[in-house]
Amino acid sequence: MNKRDNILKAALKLFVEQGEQATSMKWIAKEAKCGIGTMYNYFESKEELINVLYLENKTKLFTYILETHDTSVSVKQQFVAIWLKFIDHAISNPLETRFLQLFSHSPKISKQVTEEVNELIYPLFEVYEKGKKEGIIKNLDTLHLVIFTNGAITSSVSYNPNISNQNKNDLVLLAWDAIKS
Amino acid sequence: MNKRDNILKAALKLFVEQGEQATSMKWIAKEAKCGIGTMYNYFESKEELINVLYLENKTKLFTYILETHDTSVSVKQQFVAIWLKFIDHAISNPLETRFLQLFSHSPKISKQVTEEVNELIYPLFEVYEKGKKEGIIKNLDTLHLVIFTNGAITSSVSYNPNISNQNKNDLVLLAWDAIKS
Amino acid sequence: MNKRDNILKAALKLFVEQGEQATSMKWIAKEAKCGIGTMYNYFESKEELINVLYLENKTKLFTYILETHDTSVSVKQQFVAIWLKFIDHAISNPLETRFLQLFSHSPKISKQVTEEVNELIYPLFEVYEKGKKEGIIKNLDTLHLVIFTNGAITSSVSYNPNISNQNKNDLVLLAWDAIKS
Amino acid sequence: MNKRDNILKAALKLFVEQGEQATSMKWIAKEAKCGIGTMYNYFESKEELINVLYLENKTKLFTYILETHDTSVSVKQQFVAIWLKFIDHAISNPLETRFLQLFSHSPKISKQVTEEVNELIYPLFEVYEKGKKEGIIKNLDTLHLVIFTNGAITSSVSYNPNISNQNKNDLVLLAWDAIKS
DNA sequence: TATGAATGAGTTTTCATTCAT
DNA sequence: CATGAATGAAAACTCATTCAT
Repeated sequence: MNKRDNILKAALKLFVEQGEQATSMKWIAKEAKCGIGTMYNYFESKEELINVLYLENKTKLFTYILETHDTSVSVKQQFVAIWLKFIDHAISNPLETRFLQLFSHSPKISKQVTEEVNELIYPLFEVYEKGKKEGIIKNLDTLHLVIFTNGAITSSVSYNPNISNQNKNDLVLLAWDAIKS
Repeated sequence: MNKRDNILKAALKLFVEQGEQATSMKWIAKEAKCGIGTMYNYFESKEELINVLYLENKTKLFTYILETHDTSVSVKQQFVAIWLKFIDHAISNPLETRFLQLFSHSPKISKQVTEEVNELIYPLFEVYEKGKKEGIIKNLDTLHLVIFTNGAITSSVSYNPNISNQNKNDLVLLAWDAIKS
Repeated sequence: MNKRDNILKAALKLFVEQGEQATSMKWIAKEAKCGIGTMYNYFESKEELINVLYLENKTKLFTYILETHDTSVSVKQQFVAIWLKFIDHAISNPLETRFLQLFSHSPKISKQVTEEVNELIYPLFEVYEKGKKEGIIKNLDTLHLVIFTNGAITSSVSYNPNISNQNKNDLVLLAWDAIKS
Repeated sequence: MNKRDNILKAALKLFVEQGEQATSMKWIAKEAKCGIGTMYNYFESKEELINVLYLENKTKLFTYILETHDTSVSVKQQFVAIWLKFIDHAISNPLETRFLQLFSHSPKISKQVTEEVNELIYPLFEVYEKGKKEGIIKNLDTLHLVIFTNGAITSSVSYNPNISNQNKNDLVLLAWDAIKS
């Protein structure tokens, strides 16, 4: 594993375990087994390190969710598949998931990164839009619907990170019942 | 207005606008128009200030939500009334609402305060339980249902603080559709 | 007991038990059961309080030592009597003794007080001077002899505050053997 | 000279000249011509700085005193040699001597350091013990005798730091006369 | 005279960042 | 590229002193 990845991995672990504020650059360097100066060869500042971590993990999350995305099946099937993958990712990557939650509204995340991240959600939009056109999803503002679903599921998974397969399905169907017309 | 309230008000404003980490005690004192030492006459530490702010505002929120709570009407009516009041409170008190979200999982909030806050939600539980007994709410774990609803509505309101009356109703009904059987 | 004495007593106790630095004026006021402001009616500052405490206790010590001082007996008898009373005072007043030691070279004690205190030792000087004239005490600088004796005895008593009567006599005779010719 | 020594030297000077309490870390850094942070690379805290200063200087003192210690000569010769070296050291190192006195009973000195320091005095003990066995030193508690001698000589030297060679001998003989049987 | 809330200068300590090696 | 000693601005917090009541 290369140095850059070591640093990112160390920072992720320490930020989640102890909070970003309580994690000094010195400590990250120690955990990453490199010098402090080395970190500044890869990241301009602590803030950049946080932003890179946020952007890369958010991108990984959506890449995973959408890599098997199949627009040919029914809207409900697409909806269920996407959100189940979202939950699976959260369960398999607890550190990353916790990190993304902790920093999702942090003032440390730059506007630039926030905008890049917002674009990732676009394919998800299209599922809702298609459902609305087909009349099987309520005719409300799409953004509102997505936010509603995301808030509900994220909140549920973070309170219950050891969710069972049965509960995963229940959870996604709960969300579906909310938005279906 | 007394000094203690000035300090709480100043801290709330600055914590939300700039983040807690970026807000020094010196700055809060300046905003509250008092000396730094004065703050330490009212609050032992920055951490206590945060905890008091959290407990008092969470308590105000639930007091407001539940002050007109009427257990004699139907479960759906109770559900709608409670969450509408929740949304109203969020709209009328954006700073307080944002603060409560920001610190809801913060390590700065003490176990003691977390426990006190958890008890406030009890009446809300009973509405869901009653609905489950009557067979009109899905027979899933009550805590999960509450978390689902709360996550969905909180998320929606915080992304759209200027929500219209029509949308408020739509939002609550979206949540209702999710959990109704 | 009047307020002034209460304050002095409280300060003495706390200064010795916890150190002056660790003892705040607030704490002294609490121990003396009066308001902080009240202390400033009796003593201009913390420094003055320390100086008054030092001067008064040093004066009490020498008053006690010298109140039965009898210049008609032999020099050796005078020497022994004085230093035995010194030791007795130290044993009976451990807090006061400790305080006087702690502050004997403190930068907090003003020049003015230091000078006043130095004069108290004058009668003791005369005993040594008389002994030198009689040829029974070594013909060295009197101040040096007094400092030698005082250093030796003070040091001994402070390391062994529960000294027995036998040891008290041994100690004084040790000092006598040093200076006798 | 290296940075660590610069810091120790600066701290020693300022602690003695103005008192520890009146000497801020900022001031020590300025005197040592380094940044404040640098001090914390070498010493964990102000307290540690004090303790290191105390232990190192006490050790230097005893190393100097005992480096020429010769147990083959007479007890009196050993006694005189040791205390003369003690006085020499005090005269040559007035700052260090004053510092050791100021902190000898300070609550800032840790138990750990106190214990380490107490062991240094052991060879001195043996001189007294040997004298007692030979019947040329009074048969009193050895610790008491050592404390008596130390208190007397330390006190004398600190009041008169410009002591002449003649006076040095007189002083040591004064102490010898006290304890000899 | 007695009080204690209010004050802010000053303290120790931390830590992101730099730069000489 | 890699390193970590050096730095000092800034943080949380303390406490002697003041002054309105």
